[in-house]
Amino acid sequence: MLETPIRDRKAERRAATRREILDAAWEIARESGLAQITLRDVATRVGMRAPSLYSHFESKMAIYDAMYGEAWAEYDVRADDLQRDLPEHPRAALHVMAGHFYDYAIADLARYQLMNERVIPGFEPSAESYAPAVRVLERGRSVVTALGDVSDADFEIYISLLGGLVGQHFANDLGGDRVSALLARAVDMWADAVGLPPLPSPARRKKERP
Amino acid sequence: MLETPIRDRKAERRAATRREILDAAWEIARESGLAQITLRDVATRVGMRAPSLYSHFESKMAIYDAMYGEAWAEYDVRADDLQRDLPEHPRAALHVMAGHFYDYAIADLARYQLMNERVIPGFEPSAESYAPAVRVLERGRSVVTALGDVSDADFEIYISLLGGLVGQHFANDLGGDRVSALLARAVDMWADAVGLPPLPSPARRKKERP
DNA sequence: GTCTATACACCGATAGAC
DNA sequence: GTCTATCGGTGTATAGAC
Repeated sequence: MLETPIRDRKAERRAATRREILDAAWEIARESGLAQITLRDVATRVGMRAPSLYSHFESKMAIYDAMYGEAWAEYDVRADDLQRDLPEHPRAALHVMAGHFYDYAIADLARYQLMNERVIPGFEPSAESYAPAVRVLERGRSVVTALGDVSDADFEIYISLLGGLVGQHFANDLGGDRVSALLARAVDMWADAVGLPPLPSPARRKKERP
Repeated sequence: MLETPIRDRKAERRAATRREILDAAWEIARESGLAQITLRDVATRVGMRAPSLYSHFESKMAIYDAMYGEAWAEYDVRADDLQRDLPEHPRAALHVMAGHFYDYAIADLARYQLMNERVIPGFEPSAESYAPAVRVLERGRSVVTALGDVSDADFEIYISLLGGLVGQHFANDLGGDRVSALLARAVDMWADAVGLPPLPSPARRKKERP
């Protein structure tokens, strides 16, 4: 595939235009909010008239759908990278994964809202765009449950806990790090409850290598 | 005030009309979603034309604002009632309060979204409507922290946990009770972490009264 | 004061010329 | 593929009838 001698220049150009449209949409979402995206605004930013966008996307919802899909696909790649380089200690690995999710979430409000909240009335991801989200969740489930004797129910509580903290951040502490400071404590609560062994304390670590 | 001999019939009629408008708005929200409220639809249901609504509310946002305010005011009253009739055992009281919040939340998706999520682009409650929400939160904080040696940080984790579970319910289990089954377990995780004494077990209760 | 009629600016979407 | 023109919808503003 990669070494096909004849490049499909038309397809390349089409893909590039799609990319430009999506980039413009993300830009508007970050500047003014997810719901503030209008076809006229997107079109202006890419040098078109609004109806021309319909040559590249079926509808405005299709643009949201593509954004949803690529946001989850990007997190899928990052989570996959992270998984191959996790601390051996179960609780340490959990903290790294939780922090990774939290940081990705709060880095971009619009992106998080699109991925996890229902801020666009009537938007529902297509099966195709939903697939990477399912992949992320299922890998998360298998990794977390493998950390110890973790039930599916406890995994759902873990997910809820992270989602709740992110929600708390966006609701009351936008731009601050007050909620971020709660994350480690909350994760430890959960880890204690499901019986993950405690981290070796710094004091003991000192003693271990004198 | 209450025994004023001359009733203000005009003010009564005005208040009644306002009530009708809000009821119609709630009705639409429950039927079709919070964002599906249109002035024309509301007006039709109360037998008016859309612009006539401006005689009773400054804008559509003012309608959302009144709805937000009365939803929190209603919960404020209910939480106040509940507080006067709480079990003595701290952990039992916590379970009752958490269940009460969870039940109120999932009973009405539109109401919960208006109260706690950002589904209406650009909506921000006025200071007046926000007041009961603050009252609820602050009383919750004082009651929960008084259950034991609970820090403000741990109270925020408690809030996040409840919010996360409700979010999980709406995202994946609308109409089901799968997430509801996680609530008690999650609350116990938190209660263990902050050091609330365990409930007397059923076995011990049996022994205590032979 | 309360409501209607009319209008405006904006939205997503479609039809059809080029 | 991109354009112009246009449609039905929205929230909102205002003039004027009663």
